[in-house]
Amino acid sequence: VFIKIILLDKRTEILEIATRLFAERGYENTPLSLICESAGVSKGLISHHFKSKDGLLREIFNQTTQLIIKINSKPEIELPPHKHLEKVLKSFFAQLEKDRMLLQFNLNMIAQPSTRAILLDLIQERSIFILDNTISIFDRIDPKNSLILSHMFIAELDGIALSYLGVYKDFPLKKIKSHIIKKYTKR
Amino acid sequence: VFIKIILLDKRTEILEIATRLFAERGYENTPLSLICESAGVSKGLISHHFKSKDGLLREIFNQTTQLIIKINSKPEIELPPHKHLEKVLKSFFAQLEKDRMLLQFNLNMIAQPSTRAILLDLIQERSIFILDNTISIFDRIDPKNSLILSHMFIAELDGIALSYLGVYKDFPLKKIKSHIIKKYTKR
Amino acid sequence: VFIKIILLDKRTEILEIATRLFAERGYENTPLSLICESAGVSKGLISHHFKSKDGLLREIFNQTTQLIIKINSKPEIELPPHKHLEKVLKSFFAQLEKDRMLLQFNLNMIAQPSTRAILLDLIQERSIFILDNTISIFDRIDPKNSLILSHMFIAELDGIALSYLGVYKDFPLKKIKSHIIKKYTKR
Amino acid sequence: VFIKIILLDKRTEILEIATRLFAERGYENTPLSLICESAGVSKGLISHHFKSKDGLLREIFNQTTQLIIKINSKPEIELPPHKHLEKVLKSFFAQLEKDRMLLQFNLNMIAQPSTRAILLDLIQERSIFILDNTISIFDRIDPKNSLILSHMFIAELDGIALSYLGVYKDFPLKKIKSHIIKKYTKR
DNA sequence: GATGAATGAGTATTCATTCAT
DNA sequence: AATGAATGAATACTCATTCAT
Repeated sequence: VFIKIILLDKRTEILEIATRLFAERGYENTPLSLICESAGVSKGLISHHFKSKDGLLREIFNQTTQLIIKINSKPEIELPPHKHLEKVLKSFFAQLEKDRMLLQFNLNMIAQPSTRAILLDLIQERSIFILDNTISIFDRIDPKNSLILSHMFIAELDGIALSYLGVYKDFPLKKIKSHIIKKYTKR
Repeated sequence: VFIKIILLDKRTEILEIATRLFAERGYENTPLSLICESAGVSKGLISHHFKSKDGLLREIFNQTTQLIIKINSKPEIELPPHKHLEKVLKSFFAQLEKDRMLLQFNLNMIAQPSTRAILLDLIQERSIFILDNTISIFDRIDPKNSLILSHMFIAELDGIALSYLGVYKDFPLKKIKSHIIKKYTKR
Repeated sequence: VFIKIILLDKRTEILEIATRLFAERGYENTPLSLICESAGVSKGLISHHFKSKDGLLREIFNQTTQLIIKINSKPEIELPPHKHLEKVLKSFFAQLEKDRMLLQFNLNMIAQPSTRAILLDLIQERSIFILDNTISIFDRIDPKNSLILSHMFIAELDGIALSYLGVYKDFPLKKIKSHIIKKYTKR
Repeated sequence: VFIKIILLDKRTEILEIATRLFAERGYENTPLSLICESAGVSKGLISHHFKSKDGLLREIFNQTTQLIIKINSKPEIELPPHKHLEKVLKSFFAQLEKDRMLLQFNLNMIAQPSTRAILLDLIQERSIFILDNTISIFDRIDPKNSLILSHMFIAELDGIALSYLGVYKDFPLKKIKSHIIKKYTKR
């Protein structure tokens, strides 16, 4: 019975496998046939559940957004802002080290014009949430400059992800981590 | 004679138009037929000049690298390091404002796994040059931390490009520019 | 009880909606999914009631044939033949004006090779009935030429339907109606 | 050299074979793969020459229209109108007997809603030409009723084609031919 | 250098049908 | 009687590449 339940949830399986393949190979370079083969399902099933390849991509992106929103909506206001930043940074670097896949996926989809067009509204929604969330932290540190500081904070993390995942083989991730944590938690 | 020169330089025209289209639409989403149509040349001519679509992409990427190397190889060592950084930053923001296209192109090609695979060696070559060049500046400011500082410097600029070009419609580019120039030139 | 009766008669609803869609869009261009959606039933139900898409088409066509047979089997022999023709013509033009749908459906299915193949025996059955019925009228007018006259009569009506429904936007239906009724009822 | 020239004209070959297949099987029931196989060409060549399946259909239909226009534009005004009608009728029946294919094709395309939609403007163009041409004949017989008589004339021929090609196996074509020629040429 | 007809593998999508519930 | 997940064959179309001229 237990096995049956797991095997039956083909919809979830498609989502997970497609996320990985899109991250590894890019959206346009991942044929649906490969997803189907990897997931052990038929081509028709993707149409049935997600309508189209674009629909599948949007579903994946949106699920991740909902997860991000859920995680960051926990009331951690009690934490002092520098502690809060430290927590955000640590979770970012942890993901970079252990689960490159999801960050790679996001980077791909946002940098690529064709996928950006498909996800336009969803990217807006997510990025605005992230900006607002970051601003709410910096508001408690330096309210006058919180917008600029937040944008810089986000840009730094994105840039680190790009350098680490896509450019520099020998990127000194650990040292960068210490450096940036020290920078944002001192005082 | 004049007309002849212009007409003969279809190779350059193909390169320029392809760069723009790859930047705007992404590599995989830009068929050669569209490039041919836009440039007013036949399909055979691209094969003739660049062998293949991959060859065309590599040619474009490499030309830009050579330009970067040429520009940055001028002996500006006489400049004090903070002035040198200021110059680099100003030229970066100028390009971001006036010629989004080329930065968009680079971002696309590096973030996308399939194009990264095609350009692997060329990306290595270019990024190592940029890193070395940046290190040579920070060596004169803080030799002990020059590697980390250089990586952070590059990551910040990449992240700003990503935020500005791909994510935040209302990205406060001017304010970020002042902020970051002040940060790297103070003292 | 009343609700039950209405809800239970999904079979009839499917038949009606499918007839309309086949007439408007053609058989091959009407997916079962569209019929299901329009009728608010599941895909499985069509299989259950009609076995297959072909079965559904045959059922519709056959129902109409049975209706034609039923209507024309009323003993109207008492009517003088010219009056009988007038009645047939008036009913034909009435349908053309008020219920294009069913004539459109018949025209489609008969003119299209693929549907003709599916309905071959049913088309034979119906067209022979119509021919025999028409002959029985002309037998009382001009027995020697009744076959030719009947074929001409049928061809004229079919041709009018084709011109009116499929070709000429400004087809002068009223005038054609007067013209043809006068032609067949004079003397 | 001669063989080479014939073999090279693959565009014409595609048009001829597609016409036959569309006539025999209907448009929607004729996959491009079958046309390619029959014509011995690759799938890509149809895209190259006709852009799409719809484009191929439109090209075929339009070519036939141009042929009809060309044939009927010869100045035969010298012929007395009844002789002209006789000529039109004889050519119609000759085509019906010897070259069913093209009439079948036209009937299919016009009766089928999906192909009618694709060909809408071309059908208009052709049918108006045919109507005008017919009216110009009847104008010399009975100017007051020429519109009605022309519509009836066209409808009769269409109806005969429908009955003969699609409905009645034992359609008495020869007798109908004599009957209708007598009817339109008497006096 | 330059053209464009021709290829053929590849891709997303459609859709009738089946079947467990 | 009724549902809808799942299938898989079929289909139109795309596109980089080749090659004769």
